Amino acid sequence: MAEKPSRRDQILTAAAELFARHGFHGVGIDDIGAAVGISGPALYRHFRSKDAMLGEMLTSISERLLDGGQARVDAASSPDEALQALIGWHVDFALDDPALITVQMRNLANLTDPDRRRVRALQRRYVEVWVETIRRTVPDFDEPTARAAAHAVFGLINSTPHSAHLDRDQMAALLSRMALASLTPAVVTS
Amino acid sequence: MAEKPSRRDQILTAAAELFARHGFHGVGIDDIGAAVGISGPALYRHFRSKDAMLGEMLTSISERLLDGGQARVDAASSPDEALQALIGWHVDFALDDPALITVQMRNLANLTDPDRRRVRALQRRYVEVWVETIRRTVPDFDEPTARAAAHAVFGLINSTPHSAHLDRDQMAALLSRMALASLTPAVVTS
DNA sequence: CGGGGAGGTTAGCAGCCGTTTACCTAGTCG
DNA sequence: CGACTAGGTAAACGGCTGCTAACCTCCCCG
Repeated sequence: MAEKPSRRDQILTAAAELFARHGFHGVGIDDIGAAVGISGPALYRHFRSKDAMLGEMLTSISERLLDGGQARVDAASSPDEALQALIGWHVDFALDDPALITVQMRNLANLTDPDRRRVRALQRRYVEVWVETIRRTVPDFDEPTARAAAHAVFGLINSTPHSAHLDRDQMAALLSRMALASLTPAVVTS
Repeated sequence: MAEKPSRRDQILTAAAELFARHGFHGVGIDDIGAAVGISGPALYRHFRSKDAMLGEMLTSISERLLDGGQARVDAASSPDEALQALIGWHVDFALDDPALITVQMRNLANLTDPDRRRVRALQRRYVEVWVETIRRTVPDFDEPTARAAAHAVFGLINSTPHSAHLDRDQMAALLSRMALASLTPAVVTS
């Protein structure tokens, strides 16, 4: 038996694509329906509301990001290895799911208040994983600096949806190298 | 006589702030009016439509970015100097006008078709300035790679609105160093 | 002094869009 | 076989929102 993408998931991926391209408010219920072959209000058999779709989309991506990142760090046997694993993880994610990454970056503001709190909390924890990993390999970064650097690296890696000129592997290599280099400036400058 | 921020400009900066925070469709005409002390439809004395505000906002920022970048490159006396000047220019811009940078990154899709074409053209020219400058200092990047690297650096620098934990000067120094380091990975690795 | 334009105001319309409702099928299972 | 459920449809409603209309007031200038 093949893995069946359970309709809900079909809808979520289609909606993610549309949200990424046109923005949350720029996409109508009917558009989402049309994208999966059903039309309009049929979506309410699967989701309580349009907001609920965005909510589920963003909480699930935030959880995956956090869990995967944490796992990679835990599996590493040295700080340098941990940082490289973390970078690789985020790069893979951004390259494999550009729509989700885009939605997560741009549409936090469109969440319901409770959903936003949940997502924010997960994101904070993910950032914290990065901050700790960075500080272990770049000891001269204090905590606020490491946090700012982490956000900068996210921006660097998440830029991938805007430049699809390279093939996947080249892009992954480029982004990983740039991200790593951006985090180790003091090491080589005399 | 002091420089008077001509109402139109007041409106544009207020609107930029709101668009950055809530997204184009998430902001009502009345919200923008309220932000400058007048209410609602009075805006139509200054702009033809809400779309026109976004259009003017984005074309003007794209022009400023391009002109300033080109000027900095022209004034430089060596490729390395040009790259550093370009980075410094973009960093300053992002730090001084975080709202505009955010709107430009996120709300391209909400433009009218002709406006979008104009803005896209300007952005392409700006990217081209970066690509040429990068390729002069990093000769082993081919053109598609340099373009992808440029977008990655934009993402890195434009991340600044999401992390205001550092003061302006520290942030500028951090972002400049990271950007420069991310673009010169091959130089130091043996 | 008197009239015209610049820049406000409020009231109201028109259209879009998320959501609800009522109804219709297929399967499934006791 | 009969009934319940999962999943779909089309129609209608209601609120929000961009924009227009009609009107009002300064202020400037001949």
